[in-house]
Amino acid sequence: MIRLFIAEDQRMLLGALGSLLDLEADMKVIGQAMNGEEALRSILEQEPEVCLMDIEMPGMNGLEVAEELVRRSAPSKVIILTTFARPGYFERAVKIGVHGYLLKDGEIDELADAIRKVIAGKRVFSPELTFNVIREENPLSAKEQEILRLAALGKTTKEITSELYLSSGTVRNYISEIIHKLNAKNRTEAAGIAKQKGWI
Amino acid sequence: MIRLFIAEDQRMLLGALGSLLDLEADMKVIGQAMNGEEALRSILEQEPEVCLMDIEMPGMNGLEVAEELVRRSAPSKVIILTTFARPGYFERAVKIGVHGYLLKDGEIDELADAIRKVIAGKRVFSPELTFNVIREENPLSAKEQEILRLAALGKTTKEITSELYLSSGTVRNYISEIIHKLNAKNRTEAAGIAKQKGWI
DNA sequence: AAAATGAGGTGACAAATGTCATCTTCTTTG
DNA sequence: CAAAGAAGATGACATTTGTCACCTCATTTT
Repeated sequence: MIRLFIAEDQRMLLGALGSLLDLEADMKVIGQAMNGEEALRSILEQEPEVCLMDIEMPGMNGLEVAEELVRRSAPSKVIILTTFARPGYFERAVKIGVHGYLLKDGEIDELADAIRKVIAGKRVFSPELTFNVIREENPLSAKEQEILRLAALGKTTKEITSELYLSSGTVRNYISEIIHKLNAKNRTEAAGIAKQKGWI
Repeated sequence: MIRLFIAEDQRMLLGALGSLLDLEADMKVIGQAMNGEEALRSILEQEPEVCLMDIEMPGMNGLEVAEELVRRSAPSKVIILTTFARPGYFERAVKIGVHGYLLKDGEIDELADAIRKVIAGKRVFSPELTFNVIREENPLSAKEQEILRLAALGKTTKEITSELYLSSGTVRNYISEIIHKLNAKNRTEAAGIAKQKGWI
């Protein structure tokens, strides 16, 4: 019997996946969570064999949870299940070493198969990601990402300086460099591009 | 036997809901669609008793489909099923006369019940919408929304002027007013607030 | 030890943004 | 009809943003 955990913040999808997978003869859903923190806690405690993990959840996101699980050498294998085919997310997931990355735009039938494959030691990735998508490296450094994340929320240069303890000139230099790297014409457009690519 | 139709653009949720509802003894899913046009065509042809309808779909959206069904006096009853508790959507759905409006953040169990209630002639609405949620009117005029939508994409004042045939001063006045109305400190933050509230 | 690199900073400047008071035209409405 | 509103425009002004060249002070490399 494969013991499953599902972390997904949309209650209806969570419920639906849970019920359906529970119907599979060889699987049992032993836990569910609607946010990252709760997922992390429960997974560490219950040690399911496989976790289905959404990325965008309130609080801690799915990739952060996966990373933490690896860091603590939890025995559970993680399959990321998300709406987004963003290269940045995928790249990061692979780097973390997740066992699968599937899109919510796939058939549910493929899901049970994928879980069995992962249990058999294989890794499963949506073909959309491994083939079609041209791998675009995130060109932003960690600091640049942090600054752009704040700017994307509409924070002013001054607010960013006091949050990161940098001078205003430095923040402006960083933003100028970011705009240049992303080929944007101002911070707002840069934020849009980076979000869309999954870089922030 | 209740004959159901489901229109939902996220394949996995569509499949999951379909499978689950099909398991109900008194229901049968007779059709599915992943976009508005297809949904409209199939529903007119197959005349299901109840349609579950997502709002945000490629092409024609769910509210438009519902409106068209009413206009052509199709016998099928519509239950809107969406992620968004946006007052604007809800308002419009009620005006069209849909038989239900549920959020994807509700339990799946409630879904089958809701369908039976609708068949029994009742109307079902998420309590979040009718009670809890303080109806926040969109404070932005149509023009303001349009301008903010463009600004949110990172377009400069100059680009907005040439897209809307307004003088740059006027665009700046509009944005100033928008910022004031939304209690933001710049256009970027204003865009964030408006998006989050579903106002643009 | 000298050179290169990287994180952070300055100062100057031009351009874009936000704010306000005031003005012109239409369109509604009492 | 006169008054009151919209929608749009102007001009002036203070800030903010974006750009660029150049500086400082550690750490690494060589």
